[in-house]
Parts: sequence; structure tokens; C-alpha cells
Amino acid sequence: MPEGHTLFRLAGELNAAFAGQPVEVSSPQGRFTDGAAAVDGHVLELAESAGKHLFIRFEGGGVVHVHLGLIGAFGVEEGTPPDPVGAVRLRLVGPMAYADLRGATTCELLSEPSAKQILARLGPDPLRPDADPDKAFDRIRTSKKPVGALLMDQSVLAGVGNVYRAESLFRARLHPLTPGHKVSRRRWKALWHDIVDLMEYGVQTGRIDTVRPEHEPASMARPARIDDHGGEVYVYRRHGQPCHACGSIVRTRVLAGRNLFWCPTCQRRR
DNA sequence: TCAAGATGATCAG
DNA sequence: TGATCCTCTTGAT
Repeated sequence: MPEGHTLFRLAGELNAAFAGQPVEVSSPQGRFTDGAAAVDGHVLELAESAGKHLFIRFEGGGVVHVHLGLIGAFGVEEGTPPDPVGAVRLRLVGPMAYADLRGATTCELLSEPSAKQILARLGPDPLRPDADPDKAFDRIRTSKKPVGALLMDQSVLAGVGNVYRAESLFRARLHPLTPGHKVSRRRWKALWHDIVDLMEYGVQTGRIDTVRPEHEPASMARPARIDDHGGEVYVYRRHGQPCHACGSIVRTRVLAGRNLFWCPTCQRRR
């Protein structure tokens, strides 16, 4: 379930479990054996997320870079580790906890300069306090691409995935196919602040809820459906069903390689 | 038992 | 734009 909030939350869990302690690092699956050996037994200094990327820094300069991709999972558990189940790419073991990584598209050992190169090509991350939304707007306001594609472009905005894309655009009443250059600065600022709010809430709860009592206009029908991903949403994966706000049928099409969902009435093209 | 699908990203053409 | 990779779960057969 990896959008930016998942990685941010995961970095916090890894730090709570391992930071400041020597950690056993291994690759039971065998696909990260050399990288694991290079940092095995080293003190884990800090885990940090940037968008959908995770960087785990070890004493001595090694940085383990993880990207969960579509299906990856990295679980932190208390206690002593059992025998690995399934394809465990990376295992961290500390005195009180262990963590298993499965299915990631990227798990590699980097030097600090290489990690910085990856950071340099990412757009602002709504979960980082130093993020500058104007940098993202500079890309959006000069682009003819649809805003629904720009939000998924990690060099424009780092951390937003398919659920936050669909839901934040619905909440902004913005049609996903609106070209970037037609999005005003005012609308972008409102959208950015809403994404920050939604993702911070996602960090707290570990799921994506975009329908929340404090956000609910009095006119809006409740309850929204709990999606399979575990959160309460307006349009994500609700194609063919009536919009909670107006009753129109939620639409879908593929945009930027992923299924997009929107309400044709609440999100009119302008 | 098997195929499809999933919240991602990259590469070739 | 389509193919491909990563792994697990769900639903159909």
C-alpha cells in the first residue's frame, strides 16, 4: 500500500526499532546478499523517506535504498525473528525487533552521493516541512499535460500515488484532464494544502481516508465506501457507482498508466 | 490449481 | 504506449 505516507510512517517505525543500534542485515532470498553483507552489524543511524523512496543510513557511509513499487511490503515486528516466510529480500534484526522486506522493485546499496542524486530529481514531498509547493507549481503552470498525470509525476510532486491523486482532485472539484497551465495558483495552493493534510492524516492512521467528519459538507451523504485498501474514499475504485455528493456515476479511464477515477458532475471540465 | 489484479517505475520503440 | 519486473491475495475453474 505504498504511497508517500506509508514510507514516512515506515521510516519512523524503523527508527523506533533500530536507530542507534547495531543491526544484523541479511537477504534470506539471496537477491541482496552483497549489499546486506556490506552493512551487516553496522549501527543503523537513521531511516528517512522522500516521496516513495526510503533511505536507511548505516554507520560507515552505506545507504540502503528501498522503493516498494506497486506490491512491496516492509513490516517491522517486535521480538525474535521466525524462519523467513516467502521471498524476504532484506531482513533487519535488532535486539528487540526485526523487519522483513518483500516484493520491492528496488533494494540496493548506495553511497551518500548516489542517494543525493535520487533526492535531487524528486519534486517537493508534501510530508516534509521544508517542501516548497512553488517548485511543483512552476512545473504545473508551464505544462500542457493533464493535472491528473502531473500529480503522479514524482519529479513534480513526490509521494502522491493513485489513491491520493483521485481523491485530492475530487475534493478540489478539479477535472483530472485539466491541463496544468489552466490550474491557477490559488487552486494549486488549495490542492497542495489539502494533499498535505490528507497525507499527514495517513501517516497518523496508516490508511488513506479522504472522507472525514471535519471535511464533510453538510450536504454530503455518508457513509462512503470503505475501499479494499482500508480507507474511506469518494471516487477511488468506485467506477460505475453513484457519487456520494451528487449521485452521478463515477467514471474511469487510464491516465499516466494507471486507472483514474472521477465524478463527471462534481469535477467538470472548464 | 491457475490467472488476474494491485496504492509503481523504467525501458524500448 | 506497451511490455516488463517485483510478490501476494483473491476469485474463477
